[in-house]
Amino acid sequence: MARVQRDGGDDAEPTAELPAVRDQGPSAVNGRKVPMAADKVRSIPEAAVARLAVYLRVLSGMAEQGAVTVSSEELATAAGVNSAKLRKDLSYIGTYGTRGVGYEVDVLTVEIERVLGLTRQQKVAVVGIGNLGHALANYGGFPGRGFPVEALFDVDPDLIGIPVGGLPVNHIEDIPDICATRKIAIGVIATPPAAAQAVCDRLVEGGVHCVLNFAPVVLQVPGHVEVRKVDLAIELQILSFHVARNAEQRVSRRTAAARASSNGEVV
Amino acid sequence: MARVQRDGGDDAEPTAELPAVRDQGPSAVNGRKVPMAADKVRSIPEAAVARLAVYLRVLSGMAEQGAVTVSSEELATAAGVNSAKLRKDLSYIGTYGTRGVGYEVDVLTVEIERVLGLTRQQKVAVVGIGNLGHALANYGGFPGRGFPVEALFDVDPDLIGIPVGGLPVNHIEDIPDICATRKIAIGVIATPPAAAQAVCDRLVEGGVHCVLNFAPVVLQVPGHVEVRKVDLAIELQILSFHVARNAEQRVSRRTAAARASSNGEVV
DNA sequence: AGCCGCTTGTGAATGCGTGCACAAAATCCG
DNA sequence: CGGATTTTGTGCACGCATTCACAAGCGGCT
Ligand SMILES: NC(=O)c1ccc[n+]([C@@H]2O[C@H](COP(=O)([O-])OP(=O)(O)OC[C@H]3O[C@@H](n4cnc5c(N)ncnc54)[C@H](O)[C@@H]3O)[C@@H](O)[C@H]2O)c1
Ligand SMILES: NC(=O)c1ccc[n+]([C@@H]2O[C@H](COP(=O)([O-])OP(=O)(O)OC[C@H]3O[C@@H](n4cnc5c(N)ncnc54)[C@H](O)[C@@H]3O)[C@@H](O)[C@H]2O)c1
Repeated sequence: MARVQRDGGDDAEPTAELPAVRDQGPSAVNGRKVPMAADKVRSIPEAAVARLAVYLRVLSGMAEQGAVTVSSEELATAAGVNSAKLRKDLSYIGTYGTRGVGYEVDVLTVEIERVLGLTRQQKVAVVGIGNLGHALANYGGFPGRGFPVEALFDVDPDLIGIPVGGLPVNHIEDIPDICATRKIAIGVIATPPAAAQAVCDRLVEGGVHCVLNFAPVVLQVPGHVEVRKVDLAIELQILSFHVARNAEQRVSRRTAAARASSNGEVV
Repeated sequence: MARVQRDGGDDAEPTAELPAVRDQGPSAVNGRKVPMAADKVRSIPEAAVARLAVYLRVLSGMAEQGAVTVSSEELATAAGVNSAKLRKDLSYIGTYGTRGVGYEVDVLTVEIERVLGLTRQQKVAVVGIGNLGHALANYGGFPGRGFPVEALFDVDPDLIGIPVGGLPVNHIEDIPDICATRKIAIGVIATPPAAAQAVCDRLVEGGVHCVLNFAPVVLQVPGHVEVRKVDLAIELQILSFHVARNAEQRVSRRTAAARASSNGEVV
């Protein structure tokens, strides 16, 4: 699996069509429950969306190796999931497989991209050009995948105007203005925690509906704004929990083994 | 073995005890199914662990502001979750609240830290000291939270020996050796995707049981190794999906509104 | 053509996580 | 001292997610 980043760019295909989110299930229109505002448009599980993105990357790797079709089993193991789960995930976006054969790699790629809204580029702004912000601004993997970084912001006067990754840093008070005029879709917050909420507010003011937050704080946003957080400290703590759990399991297993052996049992 | 270990009550004070992982559910010990190796020791939901880490941070913020006790409602809103969920999460680790009052901030802090295994420091190694690796190595938030970075690795000969964040960079072929001798608990992979698997193998070889992977690849590891991945491209794609979905909802709402208004309905 | 083997797509079963709602506990207050 | 008030801890029900298992469909082979 020789993944080569920078998958050229098949960002072609303006595909003026709608993302075609399925909404009907087995029995779509039966008035059971009718929970007031039955906006049952949202049908594809959040967890599945995350995996679709993984499949997409695996697929692009396979396409590079010249694969034309792929079975659910292959794709699933490559993506590290159960094949049944993969098929169910794919079934949410339509039926693009051929029984007895598998899926056509490029068809599947296009369809997943469409559902994920990747046919249109989503412009990104990064706020807080410190250690992390520099890494993000310089990272080539985002533009290459349809997420061009089109604005940088900071408060530090020494940074304003300096180009980072080919883009000059602007002052945070221009966030609403610039985001609105450049039609920024996604704001990335890499400021210190204390500044994150204020920055977020400015982004929302500028019409940004999606925020990726690296600062370890819980952001407060209006309902129509989607926030995802990446919290490395929490990731480490989850891992730490597993260390502790495993250690304890080892201990209890050892005592169990000791007990067993003292009983003459075989473990 | 019918140990329904309902931690009998207030073992509060003596902190030196084991994490006391609960294992029983409603009907703990009935031989139904008996799925071969019934190591049902793991009882605290993964999702809850992640939230516990969030609570911990909120708590530390509250402690700084001099709060002594906190109610589930306060803590929940500060952490951005439902208060019932918070109480359920806390119930997994024991009963440390006082009805009618709330939780003592420092008691709760200590208990969560214990369950997460944060009473012991977990040593961290970072592999791949590029853009991202530099940011990680320089980040002060990790040591401050009990995760000292104690080893850095790269292949680039220009980097070997150079101190980054006060720690010299070592060559990746020394990973197994150094990780074993320094008792590294967590390995962080920030290399290009193509190198990630090989690096991971070396970490495992060095006795590292936990891996945090920033490279966009699915790592293959033996069963006892825990991997968490942080994949920014996927985060962006999930956000992109929501942009697409919302856009479509807006469209369908608009058409619905048009239809409704043409019918004389009120929307 | 017709059968056979392979793979998809999906009903159904199970399990997990969430949120409600309330009894139990503890404090406060008159 | 007893009841009002507050807040925890959890039983329960519901909905989402995962997994199984298999019929339906497709291509290839004879
Ligand atoms: N560096 C890491 O590896 C790492 C890891 C985990 C989490 N984080 C989090 O990411 C965030 C950034 O980390 P970092 O290491 O890049 O920090 P940093 O201190 O290197 O950079 C912060 C940047 O934000 C700027 N800034 C400060 N106040 C601002 C404001 N009000 N508006 C806009 N910009 C402002 C600063 O000028 C600086 O350039 C922090 O919240 C940190 O906790 C970083
Ligand atoms: N920079 C970002 O903001 C960002 C964002 C998302 C994902 N990522 C991912 O994080 C990883 C690192 O990104 P980066 O921007 O720091 O890349 P980078 O190119 O700046 O750094 C990579 C580093 O890894 C080292 N390296 C190369 N091969 C190695 C090997 N076999 N063993 C050890 N080290 C090796 C290189 O010498 C370099 O120092 C990549 O997988 C990238 O896809 C980065």
